[in-house]
Amino acid sequence: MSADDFIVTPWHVEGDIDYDKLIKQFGTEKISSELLERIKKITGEDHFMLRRGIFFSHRELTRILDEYEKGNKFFLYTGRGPSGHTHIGHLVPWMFAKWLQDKFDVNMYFQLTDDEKFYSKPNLTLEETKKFAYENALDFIALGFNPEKTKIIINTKNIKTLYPIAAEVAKKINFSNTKATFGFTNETNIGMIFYTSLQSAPCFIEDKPVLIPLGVDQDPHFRLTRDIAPKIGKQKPALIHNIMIPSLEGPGGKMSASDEKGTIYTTDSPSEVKNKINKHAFSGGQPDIEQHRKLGGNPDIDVSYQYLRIFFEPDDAKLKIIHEDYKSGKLLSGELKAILIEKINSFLAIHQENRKKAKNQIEQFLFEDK
RNA sequence: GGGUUCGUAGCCUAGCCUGGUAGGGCGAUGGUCUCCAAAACCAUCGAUCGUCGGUUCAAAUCCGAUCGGGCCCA
Repeated sequence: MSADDFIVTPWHVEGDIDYDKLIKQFGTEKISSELLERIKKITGEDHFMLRRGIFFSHRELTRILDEYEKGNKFFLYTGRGPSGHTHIGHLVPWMFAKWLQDKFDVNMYFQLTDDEKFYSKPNLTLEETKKFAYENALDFIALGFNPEKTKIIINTKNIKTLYPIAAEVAKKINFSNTKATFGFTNETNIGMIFYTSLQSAPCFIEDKPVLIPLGVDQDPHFRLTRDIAPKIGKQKPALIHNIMIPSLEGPGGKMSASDEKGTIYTTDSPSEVKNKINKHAFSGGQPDIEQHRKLGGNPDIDVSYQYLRIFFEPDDAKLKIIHEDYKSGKLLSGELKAILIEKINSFLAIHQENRKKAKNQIEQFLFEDK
């Protein structure tokens, strides 16, 4: 693989991703400065994740806004495959979704695909994926979604609601489509083959436009959904994509729930966070202190800086100072790490409190089949 | 239901034909180095070879059964 090559698929992310190229490759649209202005005008705020290009691409977001301005509300949908504990990378689209819900005052559906992870992970039992679904739901709720307008769908639990929609979808997708989209082969179990219709189902759960915030690697799932939507008399789902959150161990991968040391979990203790960052976070610093003072660090590849940019330092002024000081060599990598550790731990202290409370709130968030 | 193929440490895999109680790669862990991380170098941990039984002085290796995965056919 040469230096400018990269791979982005729902099951594998590798290389140094050129997001402009990816937009062309996937056929999505870049979030333009005009679109940013428009969102800012409607919401009265420009969210730092938009401003900084963490959310960088979309499909038909303009249509959603057109409808909204006409008085036609949309709804939000995102989800999670419960294959393990939640890590901070998962929180990015969820936090953004929470902001969207606040600003647009819309309904939100969160799908936990416990069946899919059971199908796709040879070693996971259905009991385990159900357990992780519960754990992941707590993290989702902890972010503060409106209980009146937010429903959590668990596939194995809410199949009664999902199935009739999935059946409509499934009839319009043939084996060739799924093979081309997901790389299915003759050894793929039939659960996986049917599954994509279940993942599409929440897009059509309300007869309104839907907007899906998600990691760009998950885009292919919804290309298929967009293709079949008109065939079943529904609107195509609109999407807004975030960049891949790098693993602690560096650019060239995304944070993965199965990579223990490269990943900060929402349940990590302060000392675990400190240890993981100090011991594993890839840095853009120089080999030794003398050179660092002289040459300065590279924030673009420094994972600690990137985490601050993507998630933990919403204040542009503060981020700018960190950027400048690191680049000039004034700030050492160890010191930068200390800033990040403090930020993560104060975030997690609150999050973990909310997560505990979520155990008592979960009932009101769970979708009830009619 | 028939056929075929595979099952060796967290993962990939050598060895099986020509029986003598496993070798490598990745990963993991520790150390040196570094303000950290990475890279590099050094070191360490880790497999009763799917299971049960048989043959044999001796089986991952041969035989039988069984369980599990894959594919083809019906």
